[in-house]
Parts: sequence; C-alpha cells; structure tokens
Amino acid sequence: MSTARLEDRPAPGRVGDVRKQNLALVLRNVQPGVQTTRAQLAVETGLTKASVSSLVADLLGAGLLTEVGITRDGERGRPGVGLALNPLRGALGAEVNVDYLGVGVVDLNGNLRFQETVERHNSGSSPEDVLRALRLLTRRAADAASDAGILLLGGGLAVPGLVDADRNYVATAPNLGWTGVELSGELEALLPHSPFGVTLSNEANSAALAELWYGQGASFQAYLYISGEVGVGGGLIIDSRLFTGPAGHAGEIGHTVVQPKGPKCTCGGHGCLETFAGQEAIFSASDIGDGPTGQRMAQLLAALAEGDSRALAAVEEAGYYLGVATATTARLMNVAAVVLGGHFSLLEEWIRPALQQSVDGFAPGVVAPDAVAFSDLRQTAALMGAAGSSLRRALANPQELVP
Amino acid sequence: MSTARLEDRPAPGRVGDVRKQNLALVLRNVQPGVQTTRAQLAVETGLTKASVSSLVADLLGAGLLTEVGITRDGERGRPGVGLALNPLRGALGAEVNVDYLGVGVVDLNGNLRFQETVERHNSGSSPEDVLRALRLLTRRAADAASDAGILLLGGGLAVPGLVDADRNYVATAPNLGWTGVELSGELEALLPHSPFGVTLSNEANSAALAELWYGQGASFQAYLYISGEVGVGGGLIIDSRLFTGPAGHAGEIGHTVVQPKGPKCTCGGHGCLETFAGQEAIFSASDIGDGPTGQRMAQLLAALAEGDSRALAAVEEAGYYLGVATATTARLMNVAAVVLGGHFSLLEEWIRPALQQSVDGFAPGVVAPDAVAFSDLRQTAALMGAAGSSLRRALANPQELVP
DNA sequence: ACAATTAGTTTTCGTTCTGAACTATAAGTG
DNA sequence: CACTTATAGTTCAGAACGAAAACTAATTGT
Repeated sequence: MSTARLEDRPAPGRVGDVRKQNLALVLRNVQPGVQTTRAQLAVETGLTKASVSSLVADLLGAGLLTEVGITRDGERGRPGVGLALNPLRGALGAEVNVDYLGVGVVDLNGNLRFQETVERHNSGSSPEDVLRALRLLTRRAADAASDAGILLLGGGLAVPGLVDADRNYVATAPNLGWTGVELSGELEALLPHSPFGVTLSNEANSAALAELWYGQGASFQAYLYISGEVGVGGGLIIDSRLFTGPAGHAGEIGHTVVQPKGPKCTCGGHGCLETFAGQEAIFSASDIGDGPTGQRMAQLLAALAEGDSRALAAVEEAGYYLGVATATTARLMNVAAVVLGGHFSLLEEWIRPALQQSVDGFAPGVVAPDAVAFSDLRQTAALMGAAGSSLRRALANPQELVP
Repeated sequence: MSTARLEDRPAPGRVGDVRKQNLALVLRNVQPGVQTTRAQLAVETGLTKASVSSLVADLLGAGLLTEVGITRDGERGRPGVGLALNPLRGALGAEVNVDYLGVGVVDLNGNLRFQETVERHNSGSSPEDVLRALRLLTRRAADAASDAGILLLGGGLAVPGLVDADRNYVATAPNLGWTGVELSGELEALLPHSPFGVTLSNEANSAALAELWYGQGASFQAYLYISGEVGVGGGLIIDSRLFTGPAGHAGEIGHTVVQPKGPKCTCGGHGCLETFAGQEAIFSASDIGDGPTGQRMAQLLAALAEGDSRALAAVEEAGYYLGVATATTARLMNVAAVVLGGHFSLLEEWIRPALQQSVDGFAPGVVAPDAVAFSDLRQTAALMGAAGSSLRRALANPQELVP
C-alpha cells in the first residue's frame, strides 16, 4: 500500500505533469451524482475557462465525464452544458472472507449496481480453489455490468489478512490459513484486460474506506474503524485517506494492549483487544457453544434480548475494552471518532453505552457521543471499499485513459 | 500544523509551479556536508543538464547553494564545479521549558554554530515576561550569527504544550501555566524581518524531529519518540516526517491507557502512561523528596547505582509501561522503533532491559533490540528541531528567496 | 429589438522543460 | 606533444501548457 504514499510526492516536474495534475484536479471537483458545468469548474479549480474546456474535452474523451444536456437554471445568460461523472464506468469489488465470497459492481457515482454473496467455507481451501470459485462470481458480475452498458475500469479484492498490494502478495491470512501467497495471475484472471487491473487489499481497511465513501464515515474526515469479524480488524482514516503506516500494516487495533494482565492471545502477546472483543471471546464468555457463526450470533442476540446476565456482561466488557483502544487511539493519533462495523453493528444497542462510558472515563471530553457511529453497510462494506479504491485510482490518474 | 498536510499535495497546477517543484527537487538532492555537481544532480533528479543548470543558477542567486571550486576527482573528462549547501545560511532555534530557556543557531549543513542555555523558573512568569527574557538570548544568538557571517532565514520556538502553529497560538501549556496565548508579535520580535519568520512548535515534536535530522533517529524512517520531561511527551515520525494527526496534536503518548485499573491522572483519565513513567511518578515511587529536578534526578541515579530496590522497581515499572505503549504503537500504527529522550536518556541502563522485555512480551518479534534507541542530544534537542523545521521550510520553498 | 449576463472557444503570449548541438576541461595514448 | 576520449556545462530551437483577453453563443430582462 505504499502506493498511497507515492501519490503524496508527485515530485519530478515535467511540464506534462501539470496537465496530469489538472486533469485529476478538475475531476476531483465533480461530485458523484452532482451536475456541474465548465464555468463552475473554472471557478472551483482556479483554472481559466479556457484550460477547463480543454481539460474537460480530454476527460470526455477518456469516458470519465459525460455531457448531460443543457442546465437551464432560469438565470440570465447562456446556460452551461451539464457535466457529470459517467455512470457507465465502474469497478469490480470482490471479497474473500472466512465463510463467504462476495462480488459487486460499483459505478463512478458510487451506486452498487450489482451484488452477489455466496456462503462458502474458505478456511479449508487452497487459494487456487477459492479464487477459482470466486472467478465464477466475478464473471457473472462482469456480464451483468456489460449488459448494463457499464465498462469496468478495474477491480479490488479484499481478504482478511496482511497484504502487500504492490506485489499482489498475501503475507498472512490466519483465519483462511494462507501464508505467503502470490496472486498476480489470479487477480488478472478475475477481470482480464482492465485498464487499472485488480489490486489486493486488507478487508478491514477496505471496509473503513467504504464507510468513508459510502457510509457513516462520510461525516468525519478522521476516524478509527473497527471491524468485528472472526478477528478484530481495523482501519485508520485520516484526512479522508487510509493511513497505512510505514510498512502498510497500520490499523491492527485487534492486537493493541488493553489490559497488560490479560490473557494470552494467538498473536503471542497478551491482553490484546481481540481477547476481549473478538467473536470467540464474546461467545465463550456468553456460554454459547460451537456452531456456524450466523447461528451463534443469533443465539447471542437472543440471550441479550432476554437479558441474560452472562451475555450482557460479555458484550459490556467488549465495549469497555473497545473504549480503551479508542481512547488510546484518540490520544496517540489525535483521531477522535470511531466507527464500528461487522458484527459489532448488530450489537450496537449493548456496546454503545459501554464504549461511550469507557472512553469518557479514559479520555474525558475527547470522543463526543456523535463521534461514535455504527456501520450499516454489512456484508458489502469490504467489496464496496475494494471497488471504490479502484475507482479512486482511475479518477486520480485520468491521463491513462486519455486517447 | 495543517501546513504539513498542505505540503503533501504540491500539485503543480500552474506551469510556474513546475519550477517551484524542481527548485525544491534539486535542493533536496544536495546532502548537508556533501559536495555534488550539476551533472550529478541531473542524473539524480532525472532532469536534463540544461534544466539543472538553470535551476542551480537560481539557487545560487537565492544564496541557498554555493560553488565550492572545482572537484578534481582524477577521472577523465572535464571536472565538475562543486556545489554545496551554503554554510552561511542558518536558522534560530529557541526553547522555553519549565526550568530553563535555550537558544541556538543551526546552519544549513546541520551544524550547531552557537548555543546558550540559562536556568530560569518559567512556570511562575507570564508569557510576556518569559519572552522578554528569551529575547535577550535570541539577540545574542543573532549577533553571534551575524559575526560569523551567517544569515538567519527563520526560526522556531518550542514550548511544552499544545500549539497551533498556523495561528502562533499556544492552546495550553500545563507545566508553564499558560492557556490560550497568542504570540505573533513576540515571535516576530525574536527575529525581526527574517524571510521565513519564527514558528511555534511542541517541544516533544521538535525533539523528535531533531532526533531524525541530527540524532539517533536518522537510522530509522519511522519511530515513536518519547520524551521524559516534567510530563511524558511524544512525537511520531513516519516516512521521515512528523505525523501530526488530523488536528495537529498526535503523539500524546503520555496519556495513552497502559493500565485500565491504574491510578487517576491529571488529564482526567486513569492508567495513563504518565502516571507510571512521569518524573513525579518515578521520584515518589523511589521515595525521593521534593527539590529541584536536577537534584532529584541525581538522587535517583545515585540510588540506582547503589542498587536501591525501590528506585530499581520504580524505573523498571516505568520501562514496563513504556513497553506497553510502544507495543500498542507498533501494532496500531505499524511503527516498530522507539527513541527515548529527555530524562529517559539518563536512565538508559535500567530502562532498556525492562522496556525490551515488556515489548517482546506484548508484541513478540515486532520491535527489534536495535530498534530501541536513546537520544544523546540532551537539552539541545528541542531547539535544534525547531531550527531544523525552519531550515526545512526554506529548503522546501526556495523560490521565495529567488530574486 | 436590444441591452445585459453568463457560457464557452479562439488566439496570442510567456514560462518551463526537453533534446541536440556546441563549448570547455580534464585524462589517456602513441 | 598532438590527438582521442570522456565528462561537465551552456546555448538554442521546439513543444507543451496554462494565462489573459478578445470573441462567439445563448439566454433573460426591458
């Protein structure tokens, strides 16, 4: 994910880079689902009308913008020609998780135009088998996009593990049982010949981005996203971008120390957040037996609804330690909002008060009540984030599509 | 400090911005204390020789570079003209701390050309009084620079508190007793008419940067700096830059939660790192009475040397909890190195083993032994960092000095 | 019908980089 | 010692691009 950092320093400075920058600058000023005009873009970007006209011509040629007729606004003067992001361009999003596969198509306006999820126990299968199964889904998604006239510019694949996006490499995905998997060929096969290719991402990171672009996070520009799946994943959004850290693995909130005297964790440490807020921790503290995740979750929710004291205590404890981690993040990184996703969304009613009380105790006045949000993207979060990342890459590098 | 973030997007929107970028690009490729040539710069930057010659001419005119005679390297061909950063350009660094004032002059090659520290109990005085006293020092520093032929391009003032650098505003400096102080006039008075002015910074942040540019941190590009002064301050260096967080206040490691069951902290929370590793905590746990800090510190060191069990236990506990905070930072932010400064430097012998053991227990294999370093900049750290920031501003914006 | 107003295009100009040719200065060679 | 080779640096023509200003187009108001 050092890609994001490379973008920070567009450095050299050929004269041609100016146009590259300005193409992206103009495009950045076209909001999804909002019409604009050349004149308005000139005002917003500070470029002259002449430059904007020329840039827009290129962007129309690249298929990223479309003219949508005259915008007669009743004002005096010649009406502008409406411009909007081309709804017939999109990206593929895909997710491999422990017990399901998901695919989707998101268009440039941020609409989820197609979506399909199938249950599949992936922790036993080899990466090749899983990706073969996924390919059947992506092919259907690509066909659906094609039928709707949507051209897919690229795609993203989210997996629950540590990835190196630059090398298409999954370093480790504990819950899938994958280690050191190189997927360049498989990614290309998911969506052949797309201009921006298919890139790997971490599932919690992608979900965090989905929340930013398409969900609750839109109201903050900085927050900690905590995803309750089999493990406890995280993503840090700062300045409306994903913070990846020096080596691309930031946001591992699940293994921060929230209780030095706490129990041993699978990561080798102890007192990690995951040992209190992970699925297994909550289920076993609630005295819920083995079984499929969905079923155990239903049992837990039933127990909570009945007021079962063990279940209530377990979820309250999870909320308490989520509060510790949130307080520490707020202090250390100056990130004073938190969005909870995955299974935590289902537990909002019980987690919210415990978390708020905890965070107020540890960092008074730092995290306001309206800075605690719960995701409602559910199972589409990661795949929408993966698709969104691909769309952002296209929007940030429009010159690659200019003829 | 949103300035730092603006620099992230140097977007060469105008054609003229290209030159601005390239001036900085060329300058960035001249290492302090290392000679280079136009030809070498052309290779390193990827620009043509023609462009580099033109850019270098401007930089010579701006006084940022100097020609240092012919570099006859014995190789065939015409020898290049040596180019180096102009040692006759520098910046002022100043620090207001609880019990001393410090000033210094750092030149473009990173040499501390002048330095003076005076003891002064500042926690009682008003900001006006303190800055008046500081002005006497900065005037002497400016005179010394002038005598040495050094032109001061700007300056920096480090204070132990939360600052808003863009508005020259100290939001709060608990240990000085300052709240909501606006210092624009005072800063200008410290160094009148300098091209880049004098800017405010947080003391721990500046020390962290000094460590990066002039100290131990040079060997890492990402680390957590922890400063033991009256409080426990911190600075996060990521990608060889200071990470300021969304609102500019990141790095407050002293108030991260390391022990939920721990004692109440002055910040209103409890179990903060500062309650275990702060000066007061260590002194009182070591049974050392009141007195001037230097004296108490000497007592502590003596007790440790004698093998006093209470002192040893106190410092060991501090190391243990510093390890917790370091482990959490490593996991959350993917920052796997730590540099300790301030009074912690003096305690290296006793803190190092406790910290290393702790961090290995909580995040095994994440922080290598050689990724734990102790500062040896002592009292000059903050002022060198403040001066360095000013020099970096100049080097990053050379066009402002081009005639 | 005509003025006023806003949208967008055309034209000219200045800036800055690139590339190629050219000059300058050294070390090696016979 | 002249000549070749290699490297450093300059000069100049050409191209890309945005800025500025003049111009055309399309609409509302009087």
